[in-house]
Amino acid sequence: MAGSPVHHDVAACARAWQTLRMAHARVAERLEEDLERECGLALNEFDVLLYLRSHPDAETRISDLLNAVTLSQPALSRLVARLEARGLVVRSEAHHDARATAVCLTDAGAELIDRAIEVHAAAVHETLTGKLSDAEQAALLQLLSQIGA
Amino acid sequence: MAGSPVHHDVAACARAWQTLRMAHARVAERLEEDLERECGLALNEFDVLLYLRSHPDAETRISDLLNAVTLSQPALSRLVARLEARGLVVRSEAHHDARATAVCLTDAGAELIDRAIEVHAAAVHETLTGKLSDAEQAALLQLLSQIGA
DNA sequence: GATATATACATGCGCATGCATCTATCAAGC
DNA sequence: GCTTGATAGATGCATGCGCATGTATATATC
Repeated sequence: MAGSPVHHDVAACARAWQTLRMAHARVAERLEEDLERECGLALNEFDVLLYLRSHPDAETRISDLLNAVTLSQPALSRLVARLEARGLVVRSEAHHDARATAVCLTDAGAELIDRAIEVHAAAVHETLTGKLSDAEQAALLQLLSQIGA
Repeated sequence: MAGSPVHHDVAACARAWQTLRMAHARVAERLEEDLERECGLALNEFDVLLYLRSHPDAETRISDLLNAVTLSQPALSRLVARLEARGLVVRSEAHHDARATAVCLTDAGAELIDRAIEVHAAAVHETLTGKLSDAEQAALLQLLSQIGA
């Protein structure tokens, strides 16, 4: 402790981060397992389909999806290509911009994401919300929001 | 809400998970950036070096490290190989088991992890613990522990 | 309206990961 | 001592990612 110029309690920092990491990992692992097993979807794929499901009327472009996913643009391009190859979405030219690509859910994609939403909620409930009272949930959300803000 | 057999408030589940995910992402992103930039280390590599630093006397085997990292055994084998190629650790035969590989920090590795620990703590402090009062930190840890348990 | 720059997306490439499998060694049972 | 099964770790292979770059289109400047 002596030599270093600043030291905001290294041990406390490590502990806080480990705890957050562990909690996140628990939920994420279960969620990814369930989505993969039940729907053959990765988390990022789920996010993309969910975004499309939530914006049924708007013309969704790759760049719109980019805001909904923590992913690089090339990675997103390929992800959409994979979804298209599976028949879950279709790509087409955007209306007023020939550079852009419009992405649209197919019927099969809509069906799948609806099932996936149920799977998602069940997994989150069992690993996260189900372990906390309503008051605890509210408190946790409040605290996490301060960090994520 | 009507048709589905069970429904533990899909919206609340989604919100809770998104918040946890966002908070985790904020900290992780910053942490990964700093460790990479300052020390050239990925998070998993940091974890391995930290474990070795924390167990200086014991003979550490690949299988021991496996418990300290969220990584498959093959991935860990390769990670250790990369660290060895960079001169941060050395692999040698374990004492009483010719199947096992003992992994040991080099001086360069020890120096690097010591710097990395500082970087780590600073990043976590700025993105996590620094944003909360002591009481809030305690409350957060308590809640997250319930999830991670 | 021709040139220059910015934007939207796709592709080449290298890297880290996981799964399945392989090799080498240990431990038991006979 | 030899066979059988378990264990430690390494390697082949396929997948998804990010970075750098390429191509096509749009927009701004002259």
